[in-house]
Amino acid sequence: MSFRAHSSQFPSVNMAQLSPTPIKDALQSTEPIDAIRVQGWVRTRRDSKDFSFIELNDGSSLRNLQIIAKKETLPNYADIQKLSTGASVVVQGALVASQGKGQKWELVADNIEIVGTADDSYPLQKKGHTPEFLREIAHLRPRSNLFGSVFRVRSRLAFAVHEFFQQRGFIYVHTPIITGSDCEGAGELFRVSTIDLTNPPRKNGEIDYTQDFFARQTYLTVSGQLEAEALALALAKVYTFGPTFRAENSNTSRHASEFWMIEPEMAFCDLNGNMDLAEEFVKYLIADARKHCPDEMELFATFVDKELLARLDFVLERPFQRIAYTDAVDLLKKSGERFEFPIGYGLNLQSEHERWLTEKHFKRPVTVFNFPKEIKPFYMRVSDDGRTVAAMDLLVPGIGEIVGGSQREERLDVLEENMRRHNMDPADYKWYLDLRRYGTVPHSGFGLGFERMLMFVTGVPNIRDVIPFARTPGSAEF
RNA sequence: UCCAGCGUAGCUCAGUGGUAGAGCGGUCGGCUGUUAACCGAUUGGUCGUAGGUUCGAAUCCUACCGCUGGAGCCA
Repeated sequence: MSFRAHSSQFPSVNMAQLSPTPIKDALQSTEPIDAIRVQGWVRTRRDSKDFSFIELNDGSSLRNLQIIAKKETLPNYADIQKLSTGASVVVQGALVASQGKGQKWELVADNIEIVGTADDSYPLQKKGHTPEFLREIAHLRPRSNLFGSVFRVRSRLAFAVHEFFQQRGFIYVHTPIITGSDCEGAGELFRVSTIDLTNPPRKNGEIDYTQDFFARQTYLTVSGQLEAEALALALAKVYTFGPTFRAENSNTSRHASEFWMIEPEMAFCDLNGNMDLAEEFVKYLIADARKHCPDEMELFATFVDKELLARLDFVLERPFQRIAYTDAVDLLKKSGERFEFPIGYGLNLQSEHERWLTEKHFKRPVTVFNFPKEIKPFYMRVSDDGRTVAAMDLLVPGIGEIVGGSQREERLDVLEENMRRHNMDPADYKWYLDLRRYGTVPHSGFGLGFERMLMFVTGVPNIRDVIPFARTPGSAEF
C-alpha cells in the first residue's frame, strides 16, 4: 500500500477514493488539479447570483481556500446556502486559477458534503474578537486566525527546541513529573497524594505521609534541574523539555500554574559557556519562527504588535548585552530615573529596574550575571570573591526574565555549607551530593520558559494566550 | 496575596439620577466573480449578583463574584 505525499489515514467520511489535500498544499500548487479533495471548517460564505463562495480553513495554514459552489452542479445547493461560519465540510472538485483577485487558486466543487453544521449561536465571527473574549471559549478559539497561528508557531518552536539541541549533541532526558524534593526554592508546590483528605492517617497528630502512595510527601515538579544534573554528569550534555508546575498565587500576564520549561545542563561548562548557549538558543528560536512561520508572524505584526518584526530582527542582529549585577546596580543608581523600589547591592532587581535596563537603556536583551549569593538558591556556584554566585538572568524587553541559570556548585564542602546556610539538611540530599563525591566536574545549565519565549516571538502579551488551555489560579475550566 | 480599573444585546462599546442605545453579528429580502462585499428591513437586554440611599438607580453607596492591568514571586 502506498501513500501520496499528503495522504491521510483518517477514515474518510464518504468519498473513499481521493485522499484529502491540506489546504496549505493546495494553495501552493504549481498547476491546476482536476480532482482534489479538501476538508475543513467554513470561515465565511458569500452568495453570488448562481453560486456561493465558501472560505474554507483546515488549520494547515493561516490561509483559506475559496470554494466555488455552483447552483447548477450541486444537488444540495439549498443546504449549502444555509452553511454558516463554523460548519464542517468535505469538498471535492477541481483546483483552478481564480478569476477573482486576492487568491491564486480556487476550488470549483463537484461535490460538497456537509459533515457538521453550526447554528447561529456559534460565537466566532469573521472579525473583531478580543483575546479576553476568546479566552472564555478556549475550546473554539483555535479556529480563529490569531490562535490558530499561535498554536502553529508553538508546534514549530517545540520542534525547533529539539532540533537546536540535537544538532549540538545534547541528549533529551525525561526527568520526573512527580518529585520528592520540596526545597528547591523555586516557588510553591502542588501536593501529589492519594490520601483520603476527609480522613487522613495520622501519627502524633500530624498527617502520616509514610502511608501515602509513595510512602513520603510528593509534589508536581517545579524543575527537573537536580535530576538533569545527574544525567549531565554521565551524558555530558542533556536537556529536558516538559511540563512544570508552580502553585504560587501569582496573577500576572506572565505567570501560569502549568507551563513548559526547557532545561539544558552541561558538564565541563562554566557560566560563560552557559550564557553563550542561552543567547544562541534564544536567537535560534526567533530565527526559526521568522523563517518557517512567515504568514503567522505577519499576522502578529499586523494585529498584535506593529513593532514585532523590527524588534525580533534587531535582537537577531546584535549580541545581547552582558552586565554584572554589581555594575547593573551602579548603572541604575546613576540613571537619574525615579524608581519606586530602592536599588542597592544585595537587593533583588525589581521589574521596573529590569525594564529600564532592557527597554530604556540597552534596548535589547540583557544578561545580568554574578548575583549576591544571599538572593540566589543553594546550588549556585560561589565565586572566588566569596560574595557572589555564578548566576545569570536573561531579560528581554516587554517580558522580563526569560532564562534563569547558573554554574552549579561542584565542590562538595562548599555545597554542603551552602545548604546549611539555606537551612537545608545535607542528609536529605544524599544522592545530589553523591554527584560531587564521585567524579564531580564544573557544570552549568539554565531554564527557559517556553511560553515566555512564545510571548516574545509572537508579541502576544498574555501567557494565557500562548497555551491552548491555560491553568492559572482559580481557573482550570477546560 | 496587594493596588488600580472595568462588568450594559452574541461581540465591541456609548449612556453619569428621569422612556435601554449605536456599530458589528444573526435573521429575512434585494443586488452581485465575491473576498472584513454592498443596499434595505428586522431581531436582540434580569444593565455581573445581593442589599442600601432616593419619589425615581445602568448611573450614587456597601458587600460579594468575575475579568483586566500593575506589583510581589518567578520561567
